[in-house]
Amino acid sequence: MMQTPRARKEQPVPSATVPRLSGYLRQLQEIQARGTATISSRLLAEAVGTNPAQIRKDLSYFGEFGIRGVGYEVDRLINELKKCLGLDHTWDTIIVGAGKLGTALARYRGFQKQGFNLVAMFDASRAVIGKNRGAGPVLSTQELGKYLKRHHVDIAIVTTPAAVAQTIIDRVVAAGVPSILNFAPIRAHAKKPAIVRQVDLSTELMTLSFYLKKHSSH
Amino acid sequence: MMQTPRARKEQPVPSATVPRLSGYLRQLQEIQARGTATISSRLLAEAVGTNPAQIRKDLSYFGEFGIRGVGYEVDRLINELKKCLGLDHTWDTIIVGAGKLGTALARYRGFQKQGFNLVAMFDASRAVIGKNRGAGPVLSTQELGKYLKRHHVDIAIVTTPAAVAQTIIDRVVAAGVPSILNFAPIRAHAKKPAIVRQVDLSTELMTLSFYLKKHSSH
DNA sequence: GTGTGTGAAAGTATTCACAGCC
DNA sequence: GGCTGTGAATACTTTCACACAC
Repeated sequence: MMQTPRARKEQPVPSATVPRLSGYLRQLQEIQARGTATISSRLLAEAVGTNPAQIRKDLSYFGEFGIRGVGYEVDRLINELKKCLGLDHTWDTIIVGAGKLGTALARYRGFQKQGFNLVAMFDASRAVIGKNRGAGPVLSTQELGKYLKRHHVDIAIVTTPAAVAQTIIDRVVAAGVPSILNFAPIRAHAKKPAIVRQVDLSTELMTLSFYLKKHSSH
Repeated sequence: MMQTPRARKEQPVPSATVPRLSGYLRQLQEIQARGTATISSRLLAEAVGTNPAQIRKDLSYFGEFGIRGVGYEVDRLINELKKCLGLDHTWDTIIVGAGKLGTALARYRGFQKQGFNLVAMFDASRAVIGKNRGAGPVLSTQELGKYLKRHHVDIAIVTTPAAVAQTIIDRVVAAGVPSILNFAPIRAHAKKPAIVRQVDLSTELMTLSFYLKKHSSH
């Protein structure tokens, strides 16, 4: 039987907290690599560029991981953060679109290292199907439905051209894949309750443009 | 002399509004392509997946672009949004790192189309220098300083390996480039007042992982 | 003394709801 | 009647400041 270490007020995790945890984890892994055993919220805050109270508050949604008067044990906090983020097991991931971008993502090291298990890649182009782009032979997009019937997939990364991205997302979600990371420049939507995140170059560039306009004398 | 059309209370633009404007612009361009002349905040909200009041409030920070009882004229609103976002002129952009990711970005069409003028690419690898990766011959990273002395650059997109990214960012910022779009998985910092934005695959995947953990029965 | 964990306060962002204009 | 523009209300986030544990 699981023991409850202490009565904690169960509060919902603010959505702004979640991406920050990933930043904390990265810094802690660097700190760990440098051989530091213990770190205070003040020093960690300095490393990630935030303030100490933010870190303590973020962590407090998940438990009490520190020692008063001392700080956080680095190894322990890394493990706790991994658990918080669901990185204590692996997630089966596919990439749809094996062009330059899809291939770049497939070859990215940190990927497998953090528990994302790239199990297959798909592409519509004859020229690419069968070639190895980082995860064994690329399969045809036509086989996507068949593949998803036979294999469990947690995350689909979509790096197709914009024109086909929504169709792909519909098919993948209909087949039961619960989450999508979309790089195509479309406002993706899913009827079924799937988690969709958007990575959008245009938006990033336009945001820079907005702040450039204000700071420059153009 | 500029005429002030009406006294508007000058309010600071919330930082959450800016990336949304880019989404509105994209949808409006699709709506325009379909030949629609006028659109209400309700229909636009449906298209981008938000609520009408959000759109009206966001636009209100910049002016009064609509007609009561009617809606917004699509052509007009597109132009106004472009002005708001600083897309009424072009921004000179370089890409540092001409690997798969850098090349994918360079070949992305929407790039030039929205006023981002890719003027040069840089890479450290002998195998790539001199080749065309989408913006004429790739230059050596060693020439970066020299290049920036002679040419004006508004935006540097960094797609180098993590190990060298911070050094590149330091050099580019020191040379006076006012904004950075960083794809390397590091928490980039700049002393000089530069605008830095981070695009981070790890963080996106970990955020999905967090919500997957909650929704799934793993 | 030092540094966490957390209610309370301050600051932002979103949504409501309605006056005013077409 | 329909829809915008916006102050006011609500919801969410961050920061403060201090009791408490080491």
